[in-house]
Amino acid sequence: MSEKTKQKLVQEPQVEHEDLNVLMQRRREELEELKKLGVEPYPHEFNRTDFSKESIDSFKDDAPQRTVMLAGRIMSIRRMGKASFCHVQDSQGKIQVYLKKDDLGSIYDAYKLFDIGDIIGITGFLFRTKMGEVSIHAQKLTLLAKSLRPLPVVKEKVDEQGNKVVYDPFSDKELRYRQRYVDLVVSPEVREVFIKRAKLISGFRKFLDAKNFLEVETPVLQPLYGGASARPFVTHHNALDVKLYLRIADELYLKRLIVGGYDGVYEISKDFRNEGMDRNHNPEFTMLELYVAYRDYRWMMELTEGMVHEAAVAVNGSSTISIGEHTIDFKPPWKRITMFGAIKEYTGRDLRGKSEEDLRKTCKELHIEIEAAQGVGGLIDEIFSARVQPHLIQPIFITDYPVELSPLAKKHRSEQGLVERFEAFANGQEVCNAFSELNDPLDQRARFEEQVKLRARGDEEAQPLDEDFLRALEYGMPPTAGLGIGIDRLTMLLTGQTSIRDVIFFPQMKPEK
RNA sequence: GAGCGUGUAGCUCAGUGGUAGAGCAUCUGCCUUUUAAGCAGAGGGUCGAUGGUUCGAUCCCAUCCACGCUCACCA
Repeated sequence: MSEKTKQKLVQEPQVEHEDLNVLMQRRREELEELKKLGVEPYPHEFNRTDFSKESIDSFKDDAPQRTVMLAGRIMSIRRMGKASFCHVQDSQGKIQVYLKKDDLGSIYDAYKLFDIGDIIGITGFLFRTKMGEVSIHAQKLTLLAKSLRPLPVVKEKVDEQGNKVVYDPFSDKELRYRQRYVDLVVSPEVREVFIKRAKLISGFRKFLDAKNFLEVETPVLQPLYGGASARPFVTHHNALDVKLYLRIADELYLKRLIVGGYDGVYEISKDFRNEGMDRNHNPEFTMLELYVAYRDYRWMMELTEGMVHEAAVAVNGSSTISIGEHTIDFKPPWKRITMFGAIKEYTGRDLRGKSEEDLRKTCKELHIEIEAAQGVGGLIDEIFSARVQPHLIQPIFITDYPVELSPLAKKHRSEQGLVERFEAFANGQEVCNAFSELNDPLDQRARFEEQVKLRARGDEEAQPLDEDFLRALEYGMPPTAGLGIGIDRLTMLLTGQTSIRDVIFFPQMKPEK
């Protein structure tokens, strides 16, 4: 490092200090004053024994005085000279603290330098104020972490009807996503969404573990990607000097594990797709994939409805969820209908056996815009997406898809041109995708070759041929049922969020500045 | 990728061709059961960035940046 560079590094913090706004300068000054008063601004621990909500809920007016020790962040302060109230927030919520100079002595002077955002420990006894709020009468106050940056102050009030009214919520979406830590501090409902997300995932795990499926991990960095139609992220391994792809799906590796002899495997993990971003797409997202040997897609439908139902109950405590004017009930059994059956039900047209020309005519009659390149399968899918999917409010399985759309699914046992595949829909959105897995290695090779042709024609999302996967199938894979569930979108559905960014802690953003 | 919109104090937002305002937050004073605490006073801004028009731009114009919404693409 050059002398010049060294100097620059040394000077940088001071330069930064001069750039601070008055609020942050003030807090740094307070920090120094606190140190002068002998207050350690960043102690190592605090042995709390109590939490806000538990303390409030357990309070009884006629019971003997109870001392509690809890810790949290100051969210509001109301000073009245020689006494003060503040609200302290911990993981369970907020509790009011009453601080009196007579009881606290010299630390009360230090407390004058405390701010909204500081993290403190409180020891005191529970009581009810004149206004009726269960609070802590502080006997001891400990600073646990001095905050140097002002937090957005969100004020709230309970109106006559008992509804909580929030004033000036922290609402700038860009700031909320970029500084999610702030969003989480000031918005309990945001914290709640992510708690529900965790409950969904742990609900799935419990369900699958109870059935003795093995949770596994497969490579994120892959020499060849596959298992879905999407463009991958590309990276490079220096030591091997090879190109690697970030996985777009887990499918092909998990099926290799079924070949290896496990009866059931699942993986909950991030996939990466190098595509556009919108309210339903984030470049990295979480999938559950599950494969079970000796089962088919009909068996998988039963498992799916049972698993999603249990997870919905785990998340919301109920099998139903209200979205807009709809109440969606995940209780099994879910309705089942074939894709052609559903199209007939909602358009009155039977598309079975129709030629590409017929289908184009139908699209025109139904005022559905299509592209020249689309084949029979693509056209059927367009009609389904436009005329059927929006009507699928209650959970429903749509079964038996055109073979062209599903290069990894097994051909239907009785219907020509179809595969044994189902997708579940709810609230007009896809919930999962599953099929009887293709285990005929020769058929799989032919399907891959179709994909290679599409690729040669410029379809960047067509799947590359995976010779090692074919080798695995050639050793023999038992009949297998497979399932994929997008965790982010299911979380959206179960928490009533309309953007994927509201169910991902740190959604992808362009870099700042 | 296209259209529309937004960007002003820490946060939420007004506003104007003559270099800016409110509420909360902050600071000072008063206040020992307050709660959107209150009362009195004060400080705080590169008005997203860069160009242009103009005597003068935060405002008008252009470009760029970031974000949002809708659509397209995409499962």
